[in-house]
Amino acid sequence: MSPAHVESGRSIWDRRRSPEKARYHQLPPMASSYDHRAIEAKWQSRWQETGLYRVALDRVPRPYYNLMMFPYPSAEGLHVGNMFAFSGADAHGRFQRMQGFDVFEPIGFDAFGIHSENFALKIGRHPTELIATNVARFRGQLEKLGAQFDWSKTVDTTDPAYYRWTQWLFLTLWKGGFAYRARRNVKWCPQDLTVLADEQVLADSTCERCGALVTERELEQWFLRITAFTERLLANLSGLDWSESTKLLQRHWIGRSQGALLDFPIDDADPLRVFSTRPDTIFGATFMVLAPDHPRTLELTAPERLAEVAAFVAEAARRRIAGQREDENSTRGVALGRDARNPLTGARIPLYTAEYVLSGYGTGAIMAVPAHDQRDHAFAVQYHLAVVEVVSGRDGSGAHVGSGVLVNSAQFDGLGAPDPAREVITAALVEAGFGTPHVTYKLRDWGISRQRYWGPPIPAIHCPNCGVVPVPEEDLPVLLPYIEDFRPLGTGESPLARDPDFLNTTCPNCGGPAKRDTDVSDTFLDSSWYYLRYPSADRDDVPFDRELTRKWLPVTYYDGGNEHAVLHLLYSRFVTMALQQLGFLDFEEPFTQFRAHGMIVMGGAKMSKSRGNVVVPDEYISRFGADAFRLYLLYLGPYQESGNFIDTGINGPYRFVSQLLRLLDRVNAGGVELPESRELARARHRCIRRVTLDTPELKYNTAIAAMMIFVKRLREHEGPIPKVAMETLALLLAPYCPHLAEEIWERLGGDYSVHQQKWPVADESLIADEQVVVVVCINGKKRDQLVVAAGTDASELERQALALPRIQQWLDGKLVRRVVVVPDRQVNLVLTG
RNA sequence: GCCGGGGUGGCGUAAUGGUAGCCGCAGCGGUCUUAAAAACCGCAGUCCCAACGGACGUGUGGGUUCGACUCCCACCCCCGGCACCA
Repeated sequence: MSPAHVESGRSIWDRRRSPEKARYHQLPPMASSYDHRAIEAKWQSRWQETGLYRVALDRVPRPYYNLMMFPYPSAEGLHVGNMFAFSGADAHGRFQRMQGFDVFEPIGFDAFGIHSENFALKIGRHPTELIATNVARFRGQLEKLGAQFDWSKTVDTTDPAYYRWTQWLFLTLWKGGFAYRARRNVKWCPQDLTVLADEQVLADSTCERCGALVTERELEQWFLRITAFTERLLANLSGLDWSESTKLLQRHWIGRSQGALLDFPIDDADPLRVFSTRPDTIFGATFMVLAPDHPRTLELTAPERLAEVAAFVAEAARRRIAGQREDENSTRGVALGRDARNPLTGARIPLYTAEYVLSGYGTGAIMAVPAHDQRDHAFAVQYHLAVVEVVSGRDGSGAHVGSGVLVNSAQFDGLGAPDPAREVITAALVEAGFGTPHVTYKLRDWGISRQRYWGPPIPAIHCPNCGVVPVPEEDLPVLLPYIEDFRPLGTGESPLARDPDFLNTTCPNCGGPAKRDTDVSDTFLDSSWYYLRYPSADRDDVPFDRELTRKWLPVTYYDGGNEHAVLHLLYSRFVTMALQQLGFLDFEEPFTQFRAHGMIVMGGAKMSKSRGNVVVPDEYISRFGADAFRLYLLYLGPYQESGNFIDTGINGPYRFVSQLLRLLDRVNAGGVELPESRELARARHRCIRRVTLDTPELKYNTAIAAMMIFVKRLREHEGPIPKVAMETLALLLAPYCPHLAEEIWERLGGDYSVHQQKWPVADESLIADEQVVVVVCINGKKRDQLVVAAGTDASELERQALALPRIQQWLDGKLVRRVVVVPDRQVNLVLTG
């Protein structure tokens, strides 16, 4: 699922030798006393032996499904971004566990897909063996991180035991009416002779692998009818507890526009239908534009213009296929030589075809209102077409897109535009039989066919007699055959077409010879349902158990990156809705809560091989330990904000964890329990409060800062450390540094495991200060301060402030016009002059 | 172009409208050491001043307020998403 073509990072030790990069990577030698390797190994094996993170899914009373986006196991291993995300998600899960929830925290591998396949092609190894190696390496890395993963329930999308059910999902959607076949264009690289995913095409329409100009090719493909749920996908968003940024991205992607379909009469032809969100500007429609590939473009061309228009249409098609987008300032188009008529006035409106109108949106034709639309305006200027202002407020020569009052609009003059004029004119058009209110969306059906090798074969059979028939469920999985030469064929067919044993089969319907569909499905189909699989991962009789699903889903909390805000999360929502409608699920939204984490960047840039700033986490972990590394990542900045910066800062968290163990030596363990001083109690409860408030809000950085403050306070403390101080620290630290927290807890004599303890509660009555510093300002500038008992009343504060010698000097000869007192905070004296 | 999110010391960041810079990194000085590292203690926004102290300071310019990093208006820059979507 990870987007990531993350490439191999150079060793951080190599980089130390490179002077200009050294500032990111000055890793200090280790301190002596803290043996993180021993501590972390000890607890990881203890956790495993005792099954601490295995959840009895069918029995536990307070289920909490803590999900994080599963990684794509690249050849380079987990990168820092993965570690950051998993550390944050795990801290969340551990915190919830200590609130008393039974937290199920699974992880798996999203291992199919074009990235793996391309990488395998590049290095000349087979993806089957490559992925096995990568998964093993990922698993090792994940275990070292010390997250509370339940490894008894894991998934690997390339495992036939998993993709059997991905194929089942496809069949279920198909039978339920959510899958269909259609011809559509796919991106095609003429040099690599292969189909590309959209994201493999760069902004300049070149292939990301070879740089060739990408073209299009029309192929028959499978689509999933996500548009069946467009309105629901949009409407449900407002009720979901998701990061607002994520919801906004989905709203934009769905792209709802409300308007009307309008019919413009044409002499001696059927009317031309357009979609407009601004019917109120219809009196300003001075021309109309059809997309070059609109089905009626040639039909509506005057005979004497036909040759020129046909040539233009052909040229536009060539440019479109070649992926050559017009540059912004030029607006190519040509007149058709015929007119439509304004349905309200009968006025003639010339027809054009132009590339700026797209066939795929609305009706593929528009009424152009150059006075109030920038693109129409640009076209009008270029072809010297009339510009008629119909909404007041236009200044200068551009398009006025804003609001105003209707002018030049006959009986509608004076109405506010767009509203209420939009309603009124639409009603008039509807009344006259020229319009219908209408909503359009940008969302398109989901094409899932991939003419590639590394994915689950689509379980369909093409029979010359029966047509396209589904593979019977009992014949699943349709195994992906091991093909030595898995290079793309160059015909637009999948490499599977090379394998006659795979290709040739019999029709399950008539028993006659038939051929398998040789395409594989989109990797997003694999990940669209994996959260349903986890609780039932060990079941081979069903994709997901009904009871377990009822108990554990929808997912309580989902943590992931906003790079998947649209595709993965939208597809998952669609699949859930479809399965609900088909009676397989009792809910229609899969993720109750979703939080988007930020992105780790370095030197202001995304990590990438070309920038040479990819950091390999293993060396950090082996040198400083997973605990310090987790702490470091979460301490960098606010977890949910994009643009976290990574620097040399691991020293701080590493010192912090080392200091904890030294503090531990100062505890009077075993002997007399020390009473806690008022001062230490205050510091401790302040720390509890801060960490308790900040952790569930994902403000990990400030929670960690609060613990550092408390530790600093303890280090300054002379004499033995009260045991309760370290106990509290062990508990608060458990979500962040799970190994060290266990170690401290054990050495204090606590029962295994610290992760099964209850979270401490802050006592507010112990937190308040007895003495406070009250700042004395003159005209808002600090001039002196008072130290007084907390709660000293305003008049007393004012009296004391005015009595301060330094303040007296400032008052010299001036009149105090006003005094503003903020109790326990500030006294502000406002002087005249 | 449109839509988000951001601009605070050398760096990452922190601040219910009430002492801007907490916490940490890097840096500098010291203690310890034969030495170095580690550890520990201290200094540290900029400018002026010997010092006391003062002026300036949260992207820029305005505004509201006794008081603005915080609220309002306009603009600039960075990051991310979408992009002839009618």
